[in-house]
Amino acid sequence: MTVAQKILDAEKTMGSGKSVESFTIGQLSRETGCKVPTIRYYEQIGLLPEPGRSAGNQRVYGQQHLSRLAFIRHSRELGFSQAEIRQLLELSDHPDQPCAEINAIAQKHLDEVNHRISRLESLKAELERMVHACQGGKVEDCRVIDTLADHAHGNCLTAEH
Amino acid sequence: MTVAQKILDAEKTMGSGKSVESFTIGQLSRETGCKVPTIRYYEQIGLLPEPGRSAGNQRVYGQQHLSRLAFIRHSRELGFSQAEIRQLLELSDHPDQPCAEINAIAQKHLDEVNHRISRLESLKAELERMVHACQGGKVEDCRVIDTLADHAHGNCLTAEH
DNA sequence: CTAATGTCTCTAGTAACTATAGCTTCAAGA
DNA sequence: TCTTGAAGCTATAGTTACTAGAGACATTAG
Repeated sequence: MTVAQKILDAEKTMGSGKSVESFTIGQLSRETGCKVPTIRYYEQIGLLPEPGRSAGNQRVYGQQHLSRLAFIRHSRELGFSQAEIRQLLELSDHPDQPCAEINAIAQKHLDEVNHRISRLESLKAELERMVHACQGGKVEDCRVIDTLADHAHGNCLTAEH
Repeated sequence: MTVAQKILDAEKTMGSGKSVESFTIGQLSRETGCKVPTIRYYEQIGLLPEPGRSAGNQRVYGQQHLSRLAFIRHSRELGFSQAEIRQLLELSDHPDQPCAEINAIAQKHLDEVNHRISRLESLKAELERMVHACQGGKVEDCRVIDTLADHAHGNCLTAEH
C-alpha cells in the first residue's frame, strides 16, 4: 500500500465496498477540464480544501475534491463569481439552515442571466445584420463600425474621416 | 475665448456652422457612462487618442472623442475584447480596404455570442428550476447545490456530509 | 537505471479595470 | 477679490480570475 493510499484511506472510505479512488493533480485536471495551475490557485484562495500529500510531497486528491472542483468549474462556466461560489459552498457546508439565502443568490443570478441573454440577443441581431450587410464591399460601405457607434449615441465614427 | 476653446477650434471645426463642442473628462464621463479613470486608462493603452490640454493641463475633448469613446463602450458592453476593438478601430481608420476582415471579426463574434446564448439559456432553465424547487426548505433539501455539482460530472456535493 | 514526464514552489504577467494619495486647477458665491 | 469645494492631475497599487515561466524534486515506463 502506497503512502498516498494510506493517506486517502485515513481521509475517507466511501459508501461502496470498493477501494478508494485517489487522483494526482494531473488526473484531477483531466477529469474536470480545469488546468493544473488553476487547481493550485483554487486551493490557494481557499475554494478547494488542501488535499493530502504523498511521501514525495505531491497532492493526493479524493472523490470529494473531484466533486467540489467539478462544482466550482461548472459554477464558473455558468458565470457565478468566486464570491458567489464561496457563498454557495459555505451554505452547502451547513445544510441545516433554511435555503432562502441560496434561493436569493440563484434568483439574483437568474435576473442577471435574463439581462445578459436579452443583451446578447440584440447583439446577435446586430451582428447578423452586419455580416449580411457587409458582403465583399469596402470598409467605408461597411455598417459594422457605424452600427457600433450609432447604437451608443447616434454618432457615426466614420464621419471623422 | 478660453484656451480650451482655442485648442479645440484649432483641432476641429465640424460641418455645421455652430460653435465647436468641447468636453471636460467629467462631461465625457457623464455623456458616455464611462468612469473618469477608465477614460484615462483607455488613453493610456492607446484606445482613445490623447486629447488637447487646457492652459491648466486638463484634458479637453471634442466630438470625435465622444464618438470614439461611445464606440468603445458599446463594443465592450457587447463583449468585444480590447484587442477586437483595436482591430475594428484600425480598420475603420483605413476605409479603403475590403471589409472581409471586419466581417470575419463579426462572424467569429457571432459564433461566440450564439454559444454564450445557448449556455445562458440552459443556465436560465436550471436556475428557474432551482428557484422553484427550493421553496422555504432547508439546504439539505435544496437542489441548487446538487444541480451545480451534478451537471458537471454526475456527482453530488452534498453527499460529502 | 535512465530518460521523460509530472509535480513542486515561487514569482511575475495578463485583461480590464478600480481605488487611493496627494497635489493642482477651476468655477461660483461672499 | 478671496475663498472654498468640486473636479482634475499623476502615479502607484489593488482587484478578479486566472496563466506562464524558472528551476528543483518525484514518479514512472522502458
